[in-house]
Amino acid sequence: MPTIKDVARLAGVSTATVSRVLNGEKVKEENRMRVEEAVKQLNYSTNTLARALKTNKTMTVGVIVPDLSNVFFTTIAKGIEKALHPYGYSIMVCDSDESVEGEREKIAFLKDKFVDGIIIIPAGDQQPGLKRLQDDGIPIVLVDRLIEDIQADAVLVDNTNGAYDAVEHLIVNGHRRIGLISGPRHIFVGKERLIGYERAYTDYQLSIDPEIVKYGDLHIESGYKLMNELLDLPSPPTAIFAANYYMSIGAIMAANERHINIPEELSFIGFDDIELTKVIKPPLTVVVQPMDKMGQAAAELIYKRMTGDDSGPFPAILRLKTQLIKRESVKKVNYPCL
Amino acid sequence: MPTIKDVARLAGVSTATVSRVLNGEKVKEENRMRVEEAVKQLNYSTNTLARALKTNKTMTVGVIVPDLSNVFFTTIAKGIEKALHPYGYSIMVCDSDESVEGEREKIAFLKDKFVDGIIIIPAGDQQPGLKRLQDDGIPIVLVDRLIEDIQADAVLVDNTNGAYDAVEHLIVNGHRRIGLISGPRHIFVGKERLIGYERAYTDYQLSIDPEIVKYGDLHIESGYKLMNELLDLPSPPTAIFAANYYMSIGAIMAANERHINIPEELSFIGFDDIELTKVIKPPLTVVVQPMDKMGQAAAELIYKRMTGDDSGPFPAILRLKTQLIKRESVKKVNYPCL
DNA sequence: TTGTAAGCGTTATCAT
DNA sequence: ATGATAACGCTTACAA
Repeated sequence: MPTIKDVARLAGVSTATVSRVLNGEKVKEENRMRVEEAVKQLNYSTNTLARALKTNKTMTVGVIVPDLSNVFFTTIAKGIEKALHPYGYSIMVCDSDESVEGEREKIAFLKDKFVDGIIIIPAGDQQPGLKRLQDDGIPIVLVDRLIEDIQADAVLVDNTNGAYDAVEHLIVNGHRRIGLISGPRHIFVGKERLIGYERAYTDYQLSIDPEIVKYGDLHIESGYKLMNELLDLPSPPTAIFAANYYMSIGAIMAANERHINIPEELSFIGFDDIELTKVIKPPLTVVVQPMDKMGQAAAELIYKRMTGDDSGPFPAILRLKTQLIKRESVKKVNYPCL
Repeated sequence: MPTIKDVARLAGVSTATVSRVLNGEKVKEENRMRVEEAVKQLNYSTNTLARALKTNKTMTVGVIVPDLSNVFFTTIAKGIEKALHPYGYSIMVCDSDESVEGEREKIAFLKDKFVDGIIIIPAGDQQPGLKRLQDDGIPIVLVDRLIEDIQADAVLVDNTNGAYDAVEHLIVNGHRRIGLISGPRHIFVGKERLIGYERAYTDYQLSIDPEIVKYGDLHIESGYKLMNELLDLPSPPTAIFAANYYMSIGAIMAANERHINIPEELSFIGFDDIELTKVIKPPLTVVVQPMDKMGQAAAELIYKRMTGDDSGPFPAILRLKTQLIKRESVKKVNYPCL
């Protein structure tokens, strides 16, 4: 591999001049030409390791996701990569294996690699490793959920109003008994979406039957199981809202299996618009999170910090809106009480 | 951040000695202790950049997948990571965006980062960038499919026999009219699985009706569409074999939508055992690829090459077996001709 | 066994 | 505007 010295020699200038050309500084036109020529001729490219050693910049940002085989997370990662690329930054994607410990490991790993910043979709609601990262002056952006005791920029989704919109839509369509397939009670997004559900009920002066509020673990199996539980109730809901993609899929599977006709016999609103929701019948009414935008926003935020732009408030907490896409899984019903 | 010099000073030895301790070379016991003590006290950790600059080893391998939001690929990536971790290697996952050009970019990127090896799930069947990589002496391992004009170690799946087993199982259960939802004709795995189908027909002295062999693009929508086409035929198949995970899902969706009872009215064999196949009813009989093992095998192979072990043949082509998992989506039928 | 010092490929300071 | 050179933090002959 040719080095900057080879280029300098061939171009008949010093390495300093070559470096200047390479970094777009002002150089006599003639010299610039000769250097560029030499670069091409030798097929030279900068040794990023040496540059990083000198500049303390790797032009790389680390991205930690809880599970590499979860489309929701990887889609966000793709969004980050797409947004960072134009700035010349690349990403290193890591899997924390849904554990705080795994997360700690990956943080250490990325620090070892001298990434210029870390975007993390937290696996739990604490992470001691992050504070140390901040002490080292490495910018951090949280995505999807907050972390206790940590002040950091974050890109969140307005989960509460997202859930609210769904439940409200159901209520407006005459439903009074709306089953909720929720995430874990102690988890950030689970909590927020639950609040949206409750708030809608409150605003319409309806009371909640705790029996039709179920808590799952965000995985398919869990949606499947809870849907069955709801349907087995002596007085089952007339509508279901599943507050996460995988649980939506599981729930739909359960309904299909029981030959329940949606929306004729049961109205349904799901979460997110990935893969499956494209083919499920009937076309599902869903609350969608702007995954691309989440990735993009996180990228912009960290870019700002990495380039030393400390304008604006710290921490900057972005709340992106969800969108309720109305399709064909909700039926209008008439309740005697209306 | 403390450097090796700080450690040397504190321990009262030279940097060379510190380096030796750090790299597990032989050092007087007392010195070792003092160095270790100093390391702990300063919370020192090696600057991997500096080390890599010197040694030309980053202890990182690049992994390029066609699509980060495809579970099949990311599961393999997870397998690679798990297997490489014990050796002290980490991975850098990249998304080629299912294009040869994107792949070329990522290869250049990884070369820039001086990864010690590259494991790639090719997006197409050529990639000029790889030959250059080999010329630079960077080990390459291909996963899932081969690349034209390139001699490289590879981990493949025995697609042909996998498909064969599925079709044979259907035949043995009395089916004579087996619809195939296949991948693109020009794509490696598509081709191989098609051959398996044909071979089974040949071996049982049956003839193939080209009308019930459909070619899709491996995505859900495609499975959905082709299933509908097959079912719309004047004389539809009595069984279907879908030769890829996403197309299997799409196909099942289509069947569900038409309220076709599997296996009573239609037998079905799908591909791979991820996410959905866990909840679909009835439990699906599937051909499963050993994704974990694929990742692991690729990791072992590249590790061997990275550590200069050139024993064994080159290129080493591993063919992993699939497994036919029999569940409840195939019904025995009786054909008059039997 | 240990220390000295050169060198990995850059960038950046300081003269010129 | 350019060049010489020290420095980034480490490894590794070579010498002691």
